[in-house]
Amino acid sequence: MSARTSNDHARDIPEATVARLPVYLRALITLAEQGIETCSSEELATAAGVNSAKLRKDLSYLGSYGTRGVGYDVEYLRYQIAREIGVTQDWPVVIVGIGNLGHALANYSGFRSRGFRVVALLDADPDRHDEVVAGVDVRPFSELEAIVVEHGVAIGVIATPALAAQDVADRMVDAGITSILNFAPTVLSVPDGVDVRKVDLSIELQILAYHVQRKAAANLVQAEEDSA
Amino acid sequence: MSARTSNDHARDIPEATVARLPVYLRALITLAEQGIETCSSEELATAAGVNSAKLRKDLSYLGSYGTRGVGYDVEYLRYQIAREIGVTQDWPVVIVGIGNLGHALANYSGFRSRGFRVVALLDADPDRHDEVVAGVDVRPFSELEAIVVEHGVAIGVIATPALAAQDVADRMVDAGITSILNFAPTVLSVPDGVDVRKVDLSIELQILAYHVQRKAAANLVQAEEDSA
DNA sequence: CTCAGTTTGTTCTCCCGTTCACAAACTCTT
DNA sequence: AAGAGTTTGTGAACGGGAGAACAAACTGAG
Repeated sequence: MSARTSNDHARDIPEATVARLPVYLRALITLAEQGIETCSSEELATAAGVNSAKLRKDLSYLGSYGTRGVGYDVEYLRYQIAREIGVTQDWPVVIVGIGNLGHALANYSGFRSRGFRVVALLDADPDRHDEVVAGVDVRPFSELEAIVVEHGVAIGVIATPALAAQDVADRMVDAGITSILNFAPTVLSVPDGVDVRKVDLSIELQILAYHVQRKAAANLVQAEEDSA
Repeated sequence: MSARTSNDHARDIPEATVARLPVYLRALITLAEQGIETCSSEELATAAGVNSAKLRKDLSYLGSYGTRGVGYDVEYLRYQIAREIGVTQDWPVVIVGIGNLGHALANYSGFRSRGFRVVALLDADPDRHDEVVAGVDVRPFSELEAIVVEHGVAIGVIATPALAAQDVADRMVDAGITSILNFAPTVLSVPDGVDVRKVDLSIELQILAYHVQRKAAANLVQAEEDSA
């Protein structure tokens, strides 16, 4: 196993870099669609909305895929990033909670096009069972374990009300899911080794509200100073 | 104006802290609903899913609202954080793009309960106009300026397809909106002074996928070492 | 009043991430 | 072939946030 560090790249890509790789990937796909075959770090950085130095440093964690004096081959870099993230393969996903948000997620085309396949929609409400959303049957939540095992699901999405979310998460973990994307407005507690990412709409709005208020206060002070 | 720094708190709350304040606020609301009147930093930190030292440091940016040897008064701290974020007042919001996601957002109760009021739903598609979603009429996108001015809207939500998002953002900025929550999978460019927060579902999934892949690779290596 | 026990607010240190700046490496022209 | 012009990859400096640890400040018992 001593050969691993020399053969493989060092496997400690910083979290901040991991979070940006999908952005670079999307930018590269857009460039490729425009027929662009080569780009500099400056161009790609602009397309991704980041600093070019940061982009180069991020890419350097993956390896040395550019050519000095030339730039990056769009297709090649696109493949390398996709491979690094793992989106060259197919990821089965279950969504629990088929309310408004669950519907929106099930119908979201961005999942399928990035290699994520919704294999099941689960809901505790019997009235929703056998409804078909985005071509997938809604099944009882009790079938979670069976579906996870059958399809080898590693990623679960929680789109339930806040009160149900922790129970759902517990069941997911028991079933063998190791990564959870949580849209419910609650803090989940999970064992070590399970990743949780949360998307919280009202928190995002509150952060914006804080900044609006700040800007308003700053303007007020400015006006007072002007009149003084 | 020299009295301002002594009277006011220092107005440079770190961004990381601002992002956590809404989480603390939610935890406090939950505690209050349970009839709990006082809590220690340790208890609140657990409820919010953070380290207690970090919580105390975060709160110290707002002022000194606790009592040593006792803890925090839940109601009082709740109010202070709400005031600091600005959610004691009412924030009018416009949502542009009434697809699946737009519907889900319009119906999301977490907005209204946090002081965010959806004053308009806008869509470019004439077929959707005069549809009523969550009690609000869907109006033509062209009415954006008028609505922003009429209601004093400072926050806009973009839930359109990626291709339309930049145009929508430009129009929002022209109309006077200074904060944008973007759900479209694209990088927005806006002038200085305009805040953009993005929520990108497929990026979140890709980040999870990376970690799943990493864990799988680590397990593989472990198995090899065990068999050696 | 005093002392033991508790909990906050803050200082200090460490670490991660960002950015600058430049050497290394490539292309292209002459 | 050599030199001018580009662009990458990375070493080093810098800034901000996380966490440990402790002094300050409160409560309550005796």
